Amino acid sequence: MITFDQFKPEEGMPIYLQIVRHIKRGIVSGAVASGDEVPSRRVLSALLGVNPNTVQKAYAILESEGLMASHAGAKSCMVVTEESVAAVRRELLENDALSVIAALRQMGLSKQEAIALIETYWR
Amino acid sequence: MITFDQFKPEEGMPIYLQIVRHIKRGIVSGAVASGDEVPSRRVLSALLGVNPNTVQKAYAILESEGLMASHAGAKSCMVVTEESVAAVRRELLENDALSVIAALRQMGLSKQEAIALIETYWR
DNA sequence: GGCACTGTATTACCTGTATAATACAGTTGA
DNA sequence: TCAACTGTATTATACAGGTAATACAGTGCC
Repeated sequence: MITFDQFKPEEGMPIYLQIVRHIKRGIVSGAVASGDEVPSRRVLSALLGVNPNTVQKAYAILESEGLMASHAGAKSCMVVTEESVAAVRRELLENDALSVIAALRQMGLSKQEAIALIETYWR
Repeated sequence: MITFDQFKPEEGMPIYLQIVRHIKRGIVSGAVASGDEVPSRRVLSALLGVNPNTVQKAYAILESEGLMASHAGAKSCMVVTEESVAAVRRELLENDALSVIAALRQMGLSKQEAIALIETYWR
């Protein structure tokens, strides 16, 4: 089941890419399984307070990557395989985690300090 | 001394904000000290391959936050105090590190897995 | 003084993001 | 059947980010 409770749009990144990322994180965490129905463009746009076209743009990307199946008139659903989970996981780790490791290092933190930071702020 | 060797512009974030962030990280790491001269708008824009106006936008932000001093005709220089270092450090940690901790958790990683990730990819 | 730099400002233009208002066709279920 | 959904597509508008080409005035140094 896909939820958008924790979806908090942030500045500096297009909303449609944030939607894509949010769903991909759900795939990695297992919250999103193959065959799961996704909220319709109109429903999700109303839920997030954005334009339907913005959601459509996000869904189009997911469909182009083979992670979603859409058919005119019917509800869209997720298409998730073991391979795609691994690929998405790798993609997110590289884009998110590794870039922040670089940031922490650029700020002068040592590996120990970075680990201590994780320990401190995890909860 | 400010260097831009490690500056790698990434997609999805305005260049002028990346310049601001890069310099702020330098402040936190100690690479940037008070009184340090910064590259002129034209020099840095040529170095990064961007428009001078883009650099100007970044410098204007830093100046508005009191981290840089500019006088028409003369070179601009950094203005760094103990208080501003602490403030910038707090800002960067909250904007960068903490948001990614949230991302890792949303991906289903445990604290131990996150730490293991740091260990693995640090070098 | 004069030249080469510096910061500052203006205007125009292109692209991408997002909104808005539709329209149309396919699916679903009562 | 048919109404209410669904996906899909189109057009127009507004705004922000970024580029481009200038222009002007202040500073520093020979």
